[in-house]
Amino acid sequence: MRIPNISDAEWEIMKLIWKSHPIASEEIINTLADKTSWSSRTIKTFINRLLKKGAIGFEKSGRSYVYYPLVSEKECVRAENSSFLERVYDGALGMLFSNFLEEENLSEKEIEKLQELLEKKKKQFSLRPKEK
Amino acid sequence: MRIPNISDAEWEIMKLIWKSHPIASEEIINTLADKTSWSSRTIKTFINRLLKKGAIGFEKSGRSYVYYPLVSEKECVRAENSSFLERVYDGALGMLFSNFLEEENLSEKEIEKLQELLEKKKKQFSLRPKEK
DNA sequence: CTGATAAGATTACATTTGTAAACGACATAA
DNA sequence: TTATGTCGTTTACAAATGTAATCTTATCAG
Repeated sequence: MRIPNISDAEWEIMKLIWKSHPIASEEIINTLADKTSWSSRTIKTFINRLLKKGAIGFEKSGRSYVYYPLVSEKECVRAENSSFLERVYDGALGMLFSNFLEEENLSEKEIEKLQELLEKKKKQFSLRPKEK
Repeated sequence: MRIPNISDAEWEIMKLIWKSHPIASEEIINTLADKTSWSSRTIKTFINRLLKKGAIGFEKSGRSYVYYPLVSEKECVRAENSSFLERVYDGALGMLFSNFLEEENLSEKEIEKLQELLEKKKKQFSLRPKEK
């Protein structure tokens, strides 16, 4: 499964389709026209480009189409994570975390939640070296 | 200070200039030709585009130029962080951390380092509510 | 059934980006 | 002085991306 390159604007479309598929184009258009300043024609173009890229598929439903993803959100997020980490941080995960921690102004509560996450991660480590 | 949009390829140039400025074009070219498969002409184009964008400046030095950044790394990284967090995670920092933790396969040692980071962050919180 | 409307397909245009080649000028070496 | 090499500037081209308009066709409503 080849992960197509998804542009910034196209991410917005993909997120909606991942979240709400199968979804009719009318709904995509209504939702995103609200959220962004794109016209329906712009959104239709983005949809068609994603079709061409093989990122989404469709089924006819009356006069309209309903769309579904052909690539998993998980895989796309993973690819984007990697690309971002490499491009901005040369792969230095510690720096990424440190930077986000510094810049995004986490509340104390969010910090504690993250600590839980790390603790849980550590426990998984103890229980299973690596099963995957 | 307006942060210009820096393309993926241009990030590679900027990182080198931030790290080693002032730096001669010859050195930029030598370093990046090794690291990437770009030709010297390609690299020269990227340098010129960054000049046009106002991201870097230069000083003549003999027949060649030495370049320096006009925008701070910190600001550019911040902008890119925000953009990435919004685009892929709708601003959900917890999801971002959770995702990177899951996908990037941190060692136990790295987890502990992160825990230190969070602990330090928490302490800062206790000492100073907010001085900035 | 007919006409209108809307949905999808196609076309448009400008800018940005990736990857370079070509050109002009200056410095250096013979 | 001349020729060559190198450095920065300008030009080139294709694809990708952002933002749409226009066209065609099928469905739906009256």
